[in-house]
Amino acid sequence: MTSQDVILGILMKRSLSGYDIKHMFETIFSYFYNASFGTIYPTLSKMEKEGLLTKESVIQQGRPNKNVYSITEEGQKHFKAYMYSPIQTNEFKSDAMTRLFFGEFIEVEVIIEYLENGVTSTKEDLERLRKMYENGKSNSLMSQTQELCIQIGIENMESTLRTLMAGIERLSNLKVEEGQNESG
Amino acid sequence: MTSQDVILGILMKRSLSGYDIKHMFETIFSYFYNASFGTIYPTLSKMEKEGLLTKESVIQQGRPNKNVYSITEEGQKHFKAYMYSPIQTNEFKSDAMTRLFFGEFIEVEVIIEYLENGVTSTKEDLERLRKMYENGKSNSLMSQTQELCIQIGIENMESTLRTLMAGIERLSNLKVEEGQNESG
DNA sequence: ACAGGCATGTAATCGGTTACATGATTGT
DNA sequence: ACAATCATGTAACCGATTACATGCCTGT
Repeated sequence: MTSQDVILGILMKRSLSGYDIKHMFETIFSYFYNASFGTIYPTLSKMEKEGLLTKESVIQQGRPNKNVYSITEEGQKHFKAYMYSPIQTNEFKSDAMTRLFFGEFIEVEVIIEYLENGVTSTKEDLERLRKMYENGKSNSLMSQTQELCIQIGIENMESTLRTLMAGIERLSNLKVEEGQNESG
Repeated sequence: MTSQDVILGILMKRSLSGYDIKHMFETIFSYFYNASFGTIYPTLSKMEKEGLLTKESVIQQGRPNKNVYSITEEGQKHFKAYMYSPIQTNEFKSDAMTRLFFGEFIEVEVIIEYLENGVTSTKEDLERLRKMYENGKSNSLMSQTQELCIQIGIENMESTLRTLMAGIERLSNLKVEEGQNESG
């Protein structure tokens, strides 16, 4: 799975500009995919040259022109080929988890701070996801599988949140015990 | 967070070879970090040249020699600098989630197959993690924060599993309804 | 005879990010 | 006056993977 596959998938439903695609990465895709402009624009140009997409310049009033890309039949073939190819394992690298893992080498307070930041940002992400879910559901903008997708995201975040909060409690108790040992 | 940071962290407790480090990536780190030999070996050499590590060749009986690396004071400084640096957001890219998201463009059966494969592999991963957890706990091999870390992993996988299975059920019902419409 | 584990290493390549460059319009 | 949004694009760089090369020992 590369950005090309994902972009092709996005263009299956409607024609969009690179800027629009970036917006989708930052919203509904945010919890399982992402790509920067530095990837999106060159990928779109490349695919147009290869005949997977066609470009149309759209002149807008009060806004810069934009290049709207549409998927061709050849592009649809490529997308289908991706969808039937062997599935790749998830790529996951977590700085937060890594630091937690090595927590014994620094002060408990710092770890608690990590976890508290984790709680804050997870809560924000969760709120955003829930809003997207409610919004998409009430407007019937989501397919059945997209709904499932977002549910997995929400439930994973909820689970992470629970564990994070339990962790803070446990480490806080640990800190209190340490303090008692020092003074006692 | 780069592989260098993680390798330094691993070497904080004991001296290890590149092969040993790879083994750790494949077991306890597997659910939040990974790196290939093509990253590990060059990184170790580089760090030795920079004085962050020292190398000792260990001759073994009935096995090839190995290079055991130990962290220097300079290396410990670098590791601490990493631990106090601003935390990076998680990197997550999921092929499975992407395909689920685009599920409307292919047959429901294929999506169900994706999900079933997901269930199988998640169950295996979960089993492995639980064994590591029980093992580490009974041998007191884990620090408090490592325990927390593995708990997050286990609970996330459990949550994913639940949602995956609920998804299979929902999509199966959808399939049955489709079949009824066709025949009715 | 052969697979699998132990052990190290390199070269080619890839996919991607970051930072920069440009510039109009809208809202505060 | 200034920040934010809309909009596209490129060059330098980075971190990492894949595949290859090598070779011994153990168990089946």
